[in-house]
Amino acid sequence: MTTKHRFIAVAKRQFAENGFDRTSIASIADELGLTKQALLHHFGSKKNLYGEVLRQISERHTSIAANLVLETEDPRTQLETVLFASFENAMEEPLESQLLMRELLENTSRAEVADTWYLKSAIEMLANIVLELPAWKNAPRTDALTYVYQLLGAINYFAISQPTLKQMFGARQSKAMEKTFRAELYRLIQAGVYRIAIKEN
Amino acid sequence: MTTKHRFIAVAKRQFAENGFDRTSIASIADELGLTKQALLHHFGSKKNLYGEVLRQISERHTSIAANLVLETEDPRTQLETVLFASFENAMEEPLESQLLMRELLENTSRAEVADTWYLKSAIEMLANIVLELPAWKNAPRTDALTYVYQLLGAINYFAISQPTLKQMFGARQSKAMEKTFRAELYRLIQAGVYRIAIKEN
DNA sequence: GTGTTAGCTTACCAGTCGGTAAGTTTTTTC
DNA sequence: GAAAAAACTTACCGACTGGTAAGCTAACAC
Repeated sequence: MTTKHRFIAVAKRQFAENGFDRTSIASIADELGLTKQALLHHFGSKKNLYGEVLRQISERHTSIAANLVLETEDPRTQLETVLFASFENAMEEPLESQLLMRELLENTSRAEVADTWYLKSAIEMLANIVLELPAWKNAPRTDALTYVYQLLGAINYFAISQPTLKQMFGARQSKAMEKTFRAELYRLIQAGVYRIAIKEN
Repeated sequence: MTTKHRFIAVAKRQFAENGFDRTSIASIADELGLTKQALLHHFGSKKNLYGEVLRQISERHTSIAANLVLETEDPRTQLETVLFASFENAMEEPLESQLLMRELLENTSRAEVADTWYLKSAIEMLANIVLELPAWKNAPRTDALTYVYQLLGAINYFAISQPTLKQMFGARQSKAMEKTFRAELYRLIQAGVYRIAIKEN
C-alpha cells in the first residue's frame, strides 16, 4: 500500500467520523507519522483529498451494483439483490454511509467530484429495474424514483443511526434490530414489487 | 420577539445550513447587526446556544405528536396521522430535519441536551401504537421499533435530499416526487399495518 | 556521475475561531 | 432620581486552520 493510499484510508475514516471541517489535514498526517506538508505534496489541497475519497467510494459502489445486476435478468431478483447488498454494505462500511450522508447534507460546492452523479445513476438504475416489474407496467417513472428513494432512505438512515441506537436501546436490542431489519426490508420491498393497493377501510 | 429568540432563530438556520463547525457565532450576530459578544452575553457559549436550538425543536415536535395521538384511539389512524405529520413538517421545516440528521451523524458529546432522548420517546411512542394494531398482536417489540425506524428513515432522508434531488432531476420532477411521496408512503405504512407476508414466489 | 524527480521536512504566514476582560449605554427597580 | 441590573461594545488573546516557500534527501535516469 502506497503512502497515498494510506492517506486516503485514514482520511476516509476521519472525514466520516468528524466531518470535513473538524478534520484537519495535520491530524490525518499525524496518524501516519508524517507532516501535513507530506499530505499537501500528494494531494495539493484538503479539498482534493476529500474528492479523492468520495471518488473511490463511488466507483466501488457502482461497480458492485452493476455486477450484481448482471447476475440475473429477473427484475424482482435484481431489485432485491441490489437493495440487500446496499444494506449489507452500509452496515459493514458505516463510514461510507456516513460520508455520503454528510455529502447529502452539504450540497454545497466543496467536492466538485460530488457523489451527486453516482447517486443519480444508482437511483436511475434501480428505478429502471422497478419499472420492469409486472405490477409497475405503465406506472409513472416518478413513482418508481420515489419508491426507490424511500427504500434507500430507510437503509441509509438506519445505517448511520447505529451508534445512536446502541446508545438508546442498548447493544443487545440494537443488534436484534439489525437482524429484524432484513425481514422488514423484505416486506417493504414486496409492498412495492406487487404495488399493493390497500383500500381505505 | 426578544433578542434571545432572534438569536435562536438565526442560529437554527445557520447551524442547519452549514453545520456546527462552519457556523461562527460572529456570523450569527452579524445577521442581527450585533457583535458576537452580545451573543455570548445571552448564551454563555456556542455550545449552549446550539443546545438551546435543539431543545426548542425537540419540544415542538414532541408536543405536536402528543396532541395528534390524543385525537383518536384507533392505532391505525394514530400511526398514519403522526407519520404524515412528520412528513409534512419535515418538508415545511427542512432546517429541522437537517439539524437532527447532523446530530445523528455526530453522536459525539457536543450537545448534552441531545435530541437522543427526544428521538427515543418519539420512536417508542410510535412503536407502542404499532403494537396495538391487530396484525401486530404478539409480535416482538423489536420488529415494531425497526419498522417504525424504517419509515422515519424514508421520510427524513427524503426531506434532507430535497436540494440534491432538485439538482439531479430538475425542479419539476422533484416537485412531482414530493406529491408522489405521500401515496407511496401510505403504501409502505399499509404494508406494515397489515404485516403483509408475501411468500417467496 | 551528473541531472532530475518524488517524497518529505522545517519555517512561516495570514486568517479565523471561541472566549475573556473591562468598560459603556440603556432599561428596570424601588 | 439613584442604584442595580441587563444589554451591549471595544479591545484583545491564544489556539488552530489551510496553504506557501524553500530546502533536504534518496532513488532513479541516462
